[in-house]
Amino acid sequence: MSKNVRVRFAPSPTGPLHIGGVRTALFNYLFAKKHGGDFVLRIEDTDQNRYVEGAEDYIVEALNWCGIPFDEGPHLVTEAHKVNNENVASSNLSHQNNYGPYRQSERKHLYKQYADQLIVEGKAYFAFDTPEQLDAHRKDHEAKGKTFIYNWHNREKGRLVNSLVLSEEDTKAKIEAGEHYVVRFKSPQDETLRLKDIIRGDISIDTSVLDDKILFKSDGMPTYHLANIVDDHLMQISHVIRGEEWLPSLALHQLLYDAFGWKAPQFAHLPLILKPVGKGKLSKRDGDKLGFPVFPLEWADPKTNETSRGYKEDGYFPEAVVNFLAFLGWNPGTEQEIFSLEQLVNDFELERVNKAGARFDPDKTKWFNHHYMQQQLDFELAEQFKSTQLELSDIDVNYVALVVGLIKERATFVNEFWDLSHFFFVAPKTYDEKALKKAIKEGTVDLMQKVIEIVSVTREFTVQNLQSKIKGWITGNEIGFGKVMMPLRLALVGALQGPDVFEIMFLIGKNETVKRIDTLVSSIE
RNA sequence: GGCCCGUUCGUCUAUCGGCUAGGACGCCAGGUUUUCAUCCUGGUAAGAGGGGUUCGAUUCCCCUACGGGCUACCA
Repeated sequence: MSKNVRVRFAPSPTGPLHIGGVRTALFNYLFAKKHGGDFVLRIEDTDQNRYVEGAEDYIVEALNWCGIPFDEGPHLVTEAHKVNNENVASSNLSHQNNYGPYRQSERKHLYKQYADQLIVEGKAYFAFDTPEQLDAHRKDHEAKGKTFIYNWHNREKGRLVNSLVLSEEDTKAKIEAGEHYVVRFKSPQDETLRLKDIIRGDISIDTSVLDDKILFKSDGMPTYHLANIVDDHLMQISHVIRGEEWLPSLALHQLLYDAFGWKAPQFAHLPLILKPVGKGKLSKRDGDKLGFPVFPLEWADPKTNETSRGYKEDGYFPEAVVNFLAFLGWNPGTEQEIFSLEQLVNDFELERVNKAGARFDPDKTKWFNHHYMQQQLDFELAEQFKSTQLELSDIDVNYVALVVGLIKERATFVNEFWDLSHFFFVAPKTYDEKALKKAIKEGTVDLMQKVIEIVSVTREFTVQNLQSKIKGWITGNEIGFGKVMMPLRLALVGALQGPDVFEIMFLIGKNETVKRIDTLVSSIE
């Protein structure tokens, strides 16, 4: 049982889930499913000050939209999720509460005993220094060109107030008097720690440079470090897959596992996702500046009322988002780039994750979306199209689906459909001026009238029929295709673009075709 | 500043000592479409620099440079 792979995604609810967070969740999910393990969502809300209303729901909705639902976590599965993922949903329910609760704020009572245990064993100590005092120490050191580190250098020198310098009675008295204190980990001195990372290999670090990190805050809550280790142990997490920004904490975490006498999970630190241009990691501002989302779903900030765009609302398919996210830092080692979630689960390997940070490429995400667009059913796209385009509310969805079938290959997003297809639904109101000049020549009126004649007498109004009759007439009379096809297209579309003219004629029908040619003719005369 | 991690076409990346350095996005050109787009074909373009180790280094080691992360009673 404890041999099973169990991974967790542990975001803190401080805002909308960033696309990098989604990637971390995805890699956890892929690894878990590949090994038949469990994917746990744990909400790390130990910092009450940074809690943002709605952020937790957002995380759950985002994971569900991506199709990477968790097996265990704070929320019950949603209805929509149940329908789409019956297997996952049922496993979800069967595991529910085995290791819960899954919000650290609800596990608050668990942590103190572990901090106490370390104190009793001499592996941690009480510290009474106020934030102001520490700040003063830091500034003082900075002025001398030094860096202040709270550790073996100074913890027993007497300038810092902690249970290592205070007598047992004094310490007790301070605590009983209600003085604020924190619990600090007593980092060892002069030890070389050899750490292992699945992605990065061996990492060694000298413990002397480590500081005595706070494990337990004066507000009665644990810090990330303590809560994280305790929960991962209690939840029997086998692999910790997280962002590279946690790599510097790995030494402390390993030390904590050792201090408790627990077996540490295996670690894998994922490379960061970087800005498309410039320096640093991808941020919300980059999205605004370069015109792409950095969040899976739209997010309205409850405090500022600012809205951030989301991949979903921008018209991306979840399959496309998952696919491009998977390739940010991972590749299968073959030349295949299109992967369904199932294939990803099958082929994913942590060992094939890159070490270097990956620059985000908005163009490539579009390319993925274009690809997945072609895989969608015309009917489903038509329903989406209809629901976003007022002009289509009275139009039969089956007709819309036929139109979609003709134009989807030209589009990356559903929101481009109208520009590409309006002439299937509404006659052109104006004609493109350049196109008019190019298409209308002497004799055009006569030719168009002949086309009307041919169209009118065509009994079987099919693409094939129309094509053979009109093309036959053109070649038979040596007229020249451009002279007929260009004005004809202009009449139907209003510009020299769009799908095959015979397809258009067929779909809009005989009467509408005649009417549009007629309109063009009268506008010339 | 200190510590840690990284470095192949503009971008994402393949290569686990034998390389004429492969693919994809982007860009450019040609073809198809007598339109535009799609699509197809082709082209463009790379192992940061310097030392080693080796018959041979993109690949292994060291140094430098550059990039990134961390350095809170935030996660």
